[in-house]
Amino acid sequence: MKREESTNSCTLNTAVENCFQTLTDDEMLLLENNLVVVNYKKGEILCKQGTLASHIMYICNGLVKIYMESEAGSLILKVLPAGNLIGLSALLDNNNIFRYSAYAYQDCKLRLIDIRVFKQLIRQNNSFANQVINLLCENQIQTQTRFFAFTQKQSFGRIADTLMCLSNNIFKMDEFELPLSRKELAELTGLTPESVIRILSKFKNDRVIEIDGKVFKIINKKKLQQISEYG
Amino acid sequence: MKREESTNSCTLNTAVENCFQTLTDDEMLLLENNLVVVNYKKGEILCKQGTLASHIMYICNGLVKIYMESEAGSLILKVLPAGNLIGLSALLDNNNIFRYSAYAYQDCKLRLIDIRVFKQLIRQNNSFANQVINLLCENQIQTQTRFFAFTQKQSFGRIADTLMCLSNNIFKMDEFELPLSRKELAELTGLTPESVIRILSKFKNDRVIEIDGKVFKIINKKKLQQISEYG
DNA sequence: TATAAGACATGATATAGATCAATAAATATG
DNA sequence: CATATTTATTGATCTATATCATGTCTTATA
Repeated sequence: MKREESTNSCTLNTAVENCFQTLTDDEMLLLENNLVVVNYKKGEILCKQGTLASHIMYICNGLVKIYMESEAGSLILKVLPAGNLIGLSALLDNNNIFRYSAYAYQDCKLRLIDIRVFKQLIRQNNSFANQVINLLCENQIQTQTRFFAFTQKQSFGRIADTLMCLSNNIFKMDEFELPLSRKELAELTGLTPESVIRILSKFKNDRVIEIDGKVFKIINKKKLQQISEYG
Repeated sequence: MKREESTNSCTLNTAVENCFQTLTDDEMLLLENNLVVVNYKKGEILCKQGTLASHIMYICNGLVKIYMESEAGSLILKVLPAGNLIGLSALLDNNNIFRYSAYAYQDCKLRLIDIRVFKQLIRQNNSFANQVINLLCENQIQTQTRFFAFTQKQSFGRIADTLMCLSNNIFKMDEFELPLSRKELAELTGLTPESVIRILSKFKNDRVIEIDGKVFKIINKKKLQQISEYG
């Protein structure tokens, strides 16, 4: 009997690749004619929460954070590598507003797709619309699962979960250089920077991970997984 | 200049009503021929997290909780009154699984729409697909906003927020009988039942609300709003 | 290269909210 | 109707994590 899937906070979208494959040659041409490729430098803002979304953005390469902000503080909703879309929830009719901001962790190349063209494609190509629905479902499930994990896990579990996620889904390696500050790790886990540092030190002392500045190496994945589930 | 919208956790879906209006007479007939109307009694489970979703459910009347559960505990994702759909995120192709459970707070009448028919309608009617996309966007924004509010507000703010939401969006009255136990109020706010009780008592003493068992009355809405924002 | 500014680290302390314990009230059940 | 069971409430205590303080290390900048 299959073991119940653990409550982790990280599931990447599988449907993006299928999305554009549904387009006809004509539609592909329409798309190409209505997109701009823009290079962003590390540290630049890609879109700002609350502003009008004139484009849906596709990440060709680079690493991006999606986050919500208020006077009180920020929450990083997700970290997105190449191959993902930014701004889908701005498709909402009569309300094309970015509900979050995006920031480039690394130099990024983005395709900015005119949102009107994106909507037109949804209206004229059912398979495309269906794939967009798939994407939105995945996003929804991901956000919910992450939200649930947040309410169930405490600090150690959240950090472990986050490290597992970064390793498995973003970098796909046990060793990786993480372009997030400790403060940002805090915003990703809902903790304070001090707490993050203490927990990372604990993991290091317990020989679960190795850390050298921004380079993380997971040396006891099983243990980390346990902490993520029961810590 | 318009004041920035506050970080509350409650936005109801406006698009459901538009959704089925897009269907042609033939499609409406197809829908009618492939749905069952089922009455559920108060306390019954409408769908169970992890099970195959054979239907999308429309709430004709009653009040429903949508929640995620694990051995560790539960989180109420939202409370849905009549006019809403349950199970949209199960539309994901090749993965028609309910990602949450649903429970009837009151006697409910639901229309169970065969998920294959629902998907067929998405494929054959672009306007319908577009409205489903709108719905999914709204859900996504709602979940994100609630998640963000959870990470920013502490106990008093969360309870105030929840009461405002129930009053404004669910019952649309300042006085309402709430069919949730204190334990469920805890699962809705991510606190313990004891904390919920203490905070409600505080609100009562401060003459912000009146409580008599399950009947709540908001007597100082402005104050409650303030607590929700800055508490 | 010096100096400033930010990031990282660690210890001491404070506190919000959980946990535990003990009734009381409400609801269910034989 | 009496008894059992669940739910609500209140108080005492504990603890996870935030906050505050201080110092070092690293990176930017003049």
